[in-house]
Amino acid sequence: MSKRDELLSVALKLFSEEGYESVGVQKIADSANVKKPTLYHYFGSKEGVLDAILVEKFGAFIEELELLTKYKGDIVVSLENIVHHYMKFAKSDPLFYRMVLNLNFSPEQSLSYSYIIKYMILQHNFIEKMFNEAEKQHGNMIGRSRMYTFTFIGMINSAISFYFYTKDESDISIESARKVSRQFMYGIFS
Amino acid sequence: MSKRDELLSVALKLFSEEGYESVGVQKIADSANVKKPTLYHYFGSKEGVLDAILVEKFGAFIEELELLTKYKGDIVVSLENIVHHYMKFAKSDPLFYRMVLNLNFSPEQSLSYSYIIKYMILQHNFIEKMFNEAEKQHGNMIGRSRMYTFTFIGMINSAISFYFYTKDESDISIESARKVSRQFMYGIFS
Amino acid sequence: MSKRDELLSVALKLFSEEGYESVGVQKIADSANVKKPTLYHYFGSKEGVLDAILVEKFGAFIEELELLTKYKGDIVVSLENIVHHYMKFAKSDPLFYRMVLNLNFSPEQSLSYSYIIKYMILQHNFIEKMFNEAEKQHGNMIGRSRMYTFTFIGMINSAISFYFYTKDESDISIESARKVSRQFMYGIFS
Amino acid sequence: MSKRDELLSVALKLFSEEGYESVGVQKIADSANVKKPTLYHYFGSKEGVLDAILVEKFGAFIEELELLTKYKGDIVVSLENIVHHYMKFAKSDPLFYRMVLNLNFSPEQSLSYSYIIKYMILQHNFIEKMFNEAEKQHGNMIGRSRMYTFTFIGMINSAISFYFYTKDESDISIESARKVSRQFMYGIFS
DNA sequence: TATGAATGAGATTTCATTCAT
DNA sequence: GATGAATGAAATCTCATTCAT
Repeated sequence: MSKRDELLSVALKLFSEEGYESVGVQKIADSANVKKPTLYHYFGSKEGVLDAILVEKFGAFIEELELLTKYKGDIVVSLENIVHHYMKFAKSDPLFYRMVLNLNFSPEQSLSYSYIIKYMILQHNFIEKMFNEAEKQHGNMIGRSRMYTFTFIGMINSAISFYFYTKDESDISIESARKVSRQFMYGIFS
Repeated sequence: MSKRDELLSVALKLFSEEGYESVGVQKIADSANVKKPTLYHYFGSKEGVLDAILVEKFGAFIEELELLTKYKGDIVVSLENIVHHYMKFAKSDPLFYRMVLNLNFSPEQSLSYSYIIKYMILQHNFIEKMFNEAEKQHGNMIGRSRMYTFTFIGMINSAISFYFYTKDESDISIESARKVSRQFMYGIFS
Repeated sequence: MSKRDELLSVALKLFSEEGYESVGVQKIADSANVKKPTLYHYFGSKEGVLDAILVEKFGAFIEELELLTKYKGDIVVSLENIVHHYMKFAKSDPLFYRMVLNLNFSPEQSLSYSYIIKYMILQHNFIEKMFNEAEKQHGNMIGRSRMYTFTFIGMINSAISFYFYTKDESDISIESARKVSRQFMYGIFS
Repeated sequence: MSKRDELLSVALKLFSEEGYESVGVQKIADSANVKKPTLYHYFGSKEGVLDAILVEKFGAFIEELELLTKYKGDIVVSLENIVHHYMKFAKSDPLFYRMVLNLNFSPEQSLSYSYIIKYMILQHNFIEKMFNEAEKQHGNMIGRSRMYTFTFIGMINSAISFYFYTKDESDISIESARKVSRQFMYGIFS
């Protein structure tokens, strides 16, 4: 692995396990067996390291999320696919997803939060747009797209947090995804 | 307000808005118009400040939660009351609840997490015990108390996060509490 | 024991075991189960505590040293008595004597040293005066009183240090005192 | 002089003159015209500065002491050489030797003491081993190696302390070394 | 006689960062 | 591409001390 990749890899691990604010660049450099100026050579700053991680890891995920949120007439199927997309992602890169969850709940005025917010907004926008499309066909959804988006993502993250807790893969299976999306739909249609 | 209370008050505000790790004792002392040794006189350490906040704020909430989670035969009513208890608490002290949410999603190896964990465990234990009682009357719940506890609290926190986002009090009304608990029940009985 | 005496007692113990500079007034107060202002009420300052200890402990010792150093014609007997006087003192109050040894070897510009120096000068003066008297009867001692004083006290302290190391009381017996004084005399007459 | 050497040099001077505990890293850095992080870059901690001084200064001295304490049949000659070795060392680096004397008389539970103790043990071991060898040829020495070691070093340090007091180089001449060792021998054979 | 409350000054150590090589 | 050296600023915490009660 190149030194750059090594740095990104250990930084992700440390950020995920100890928190972005708590990890110093010295520790990252030490763990990657390089010196601090090398880290600055590649990333320019500690922020730069986090940015690089987010760009690299979030790219494909969000691209596919965009596709999945194109409304194709069946909201139930769409939701299921989206939940499953998140679950697969969390399973394939749990360190990263844990870090994202952590950043996502950082105080709004914290540095941590400012790094993650644009990616969260992207996700919200795609999903909210989908709910907006669906509104046209489901009268009882009107005017609630934002709330749906918010609680839908909340439910997904609850499920993923539970998987992180149990480490039982059945908690993020297709079956589980179906369950989560159906529970969510009940909140809408009841 | 006494200097001690002033310190706790501004510390809560700062921790909540900027994060425990990001706030220095100097800033807390400055904001409370006292000098650093005064802070150490009262709390012994930065950690001590957080502990004092948690003790003071969580006390009554958790005591009442213990009462509400005594199973009285109707799980639906219990859930509704619990959701409403959380919502009222978040509404009455949003700064504190925001901080708790933040700490709760801190990395498990972080200092922040170690401060909050015992309070979260208390809550989980009370609620899980309640689900265990309910299991005896609801065959389809058997063996899932832990999962229910986890996702139930997850749903509550999603709802509260949404309220923090909208600041619309109808999102944490009794009506809203009923909705959340019913949506959760659907996940169980479907 | 009065609080004042309790303070002096624990302060001596702490100074002796950990060093004057390393012990804080907080620790002294805690160990004596009083609060800091009480310490300041009695002694005015940390220095004041040390001064009080030195006054109380050194008083009788130096008074008797003055008597013992009055030259009475037999330098050998005088030396033996003086050595024994030191040894008894070190045995009866080892904590204090350890502290004195420590202060005695403090850097000359340190605070510690400035507290002890006047007592050491007193001792040196008494002993040097005695050697000066003896010079008149022993031609080969002329002009060396200061050196004798210095190395004599040095030998005594070496012997006492060894006793502190072995904790074997035979190392500070009359017999041992005689040995030390005779070894010293050999250095003069050889 | 490199900044590292400058730091060691001024630190030695300050430790020697004012005491290890009394000197702050700020003062060391200021005196060496560097900033504090530079000090930490080189030595990691205040303790690390002291360690570096001890390693650098004690190395050659103790190596040669090891040679000199190899018993070669004539204890009188050995002792004389050892005394002279110490005296030369104290003369060539009085700042360091003063600091060593000071640390050596620190309270056993103090930090200061813990830094010096291993070097003192090394010296004691070499000298005690020599006395053990000599025992075989001198019946009256049997079982007293440890005491001899202790008082021998005590006498040397008394002589050196006197030299520091007079600053008269004749007090640490070869002649003086012979005198000290003969006085010590008298304590053994009398 | 005793103390709760408060502090100015300073302690050691770490932060992210830069620059010349 | 990589690093040794250096730093301004800030971190948490402790120091001896004072004052009103």
